[in-house]
Amino acid sequence: MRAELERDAKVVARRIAAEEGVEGLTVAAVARSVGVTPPALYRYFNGRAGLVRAVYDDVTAEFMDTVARAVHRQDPDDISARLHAGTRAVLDWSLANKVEFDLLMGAGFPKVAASEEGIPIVIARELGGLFGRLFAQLWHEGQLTCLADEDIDPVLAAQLRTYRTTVGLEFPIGVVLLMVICWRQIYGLLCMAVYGHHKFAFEDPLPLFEHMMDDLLGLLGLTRSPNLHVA
Amino acid sequence: MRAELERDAKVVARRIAAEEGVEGLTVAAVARSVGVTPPALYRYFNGRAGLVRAVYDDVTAEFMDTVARAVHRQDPDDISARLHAGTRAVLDWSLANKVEFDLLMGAGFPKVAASEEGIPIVIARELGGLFGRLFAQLWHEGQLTCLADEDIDPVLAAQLRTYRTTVGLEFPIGVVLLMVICWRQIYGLLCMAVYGHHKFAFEDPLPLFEHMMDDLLGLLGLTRSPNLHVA
DNA sequence: ATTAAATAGTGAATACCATTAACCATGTGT
DNA sequence: ACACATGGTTAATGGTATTCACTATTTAAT
Repeated sequence: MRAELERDAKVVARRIAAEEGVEGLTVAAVARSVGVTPPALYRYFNGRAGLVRAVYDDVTAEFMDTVARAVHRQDPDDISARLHAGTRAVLDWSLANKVEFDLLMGAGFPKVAASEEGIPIVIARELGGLFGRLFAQLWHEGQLTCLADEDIDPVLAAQLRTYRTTVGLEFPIGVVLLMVICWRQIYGLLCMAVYGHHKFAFEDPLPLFEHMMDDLLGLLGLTRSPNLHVA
Repeated sequence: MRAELERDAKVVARRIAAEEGVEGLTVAAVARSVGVTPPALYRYFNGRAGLVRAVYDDVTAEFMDTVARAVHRQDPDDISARLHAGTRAVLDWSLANKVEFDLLMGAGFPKVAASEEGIPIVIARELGGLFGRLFAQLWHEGQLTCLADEDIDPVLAAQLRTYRTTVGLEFPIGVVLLMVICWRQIYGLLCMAVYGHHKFAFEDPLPLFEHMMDDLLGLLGLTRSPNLHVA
């Protein structure tokens, strides 16, 4: 009957988490906000952990949707624009949703992952898949120069193969390595921007971001697209 | 008289934080562990926030000491080894102290920084200074190829100058940019390793780390040192 | 040496929080 | 009409931070 209370509770939980931080996301506060007593929420969620998990799931879906939309807003043949816009969307979303970023990709992740089942791979697989399809296109166009299998350290190669299988990619591990190298830099920039270590100098992360994108696109044999459509 | 209780409380607080996470670091738990009632700790610390702050300060000192020792354990003239060992020490310490890493460089940082004064710059300045001295050596030896001032986007250039001033560096902003590029990659790898997003494939971060170091040393015109002494 | 004051603790009180258990409506299916 | 599942309630337990009033003890000053 009142499955709408579950929806209400989830949006309230999301709002509270965003405003107060995940540690401020409390069963009591949500109950107050939806006009019900705390124990009532135990019919819908598995206590506080369940609330956090619900927010996690919602946020994951929203994040992936946002990034995928940004990618698909570009010309399908303009891979440079697709990569650039997708990455930019990741940055923009993360800056606009710092608490949620921490939940998805920061310290929140191991905590959520530890409590419940079926978590650990979602973001990595979906996001890796989204960008992986772009790398696959590049690879089939023969634009990509990368290390040959035998030039990669065997232990690293095994890890790259595991990654490739789990995410469902279909190109040489040299290309997988390129992906990981790119992600490492993007992720570093994201964490710098979100956690704000260097905020004293790099309050606005965009200049560094654009410089990095030029770098990464160059690594992939691409140049900045003149037809970039950012939201 | 009993300034030793403050010391006791701090080491207990550090242990609890490391074992249970910062959210498990509670005034009551520390009080129990040092055999005193909770209000007693208010004579020494500013409540729970004060405890966290105390841990933060201790951990900062320990971290910097660990990294500095690793650097100074190398041949003073072998800058490659110094950079490599310092970076490796950062990785090792972070993996061995994940909770503390989050406090210093992750989501914990903005929270601690928001509460009290004089925080935000410590790590950035000291760590930046340590590595900055190595970059300065490289720069004076003329080994470094970097962008000229006028080839850097003006907004980015201004940010780099702010960074240089705050950290107290004395080389062109092109070299500062090199530092930031290196740090971005190291930091990305650290967060990947500590937060464990890609643990399903990259459980052991060392292969990626060593590959990255080769890359970064190459960027600085160096090669892997044959005389690397890791702890 | 006696006395005043600072130090370092306790206990009690307030106000949050999570979680469980027992209970009570209300509407649904038979 | 009756049994029952659904979705809420209140009450109870136990954990947390924090403040306040109080006390013992130590230190310092006259």
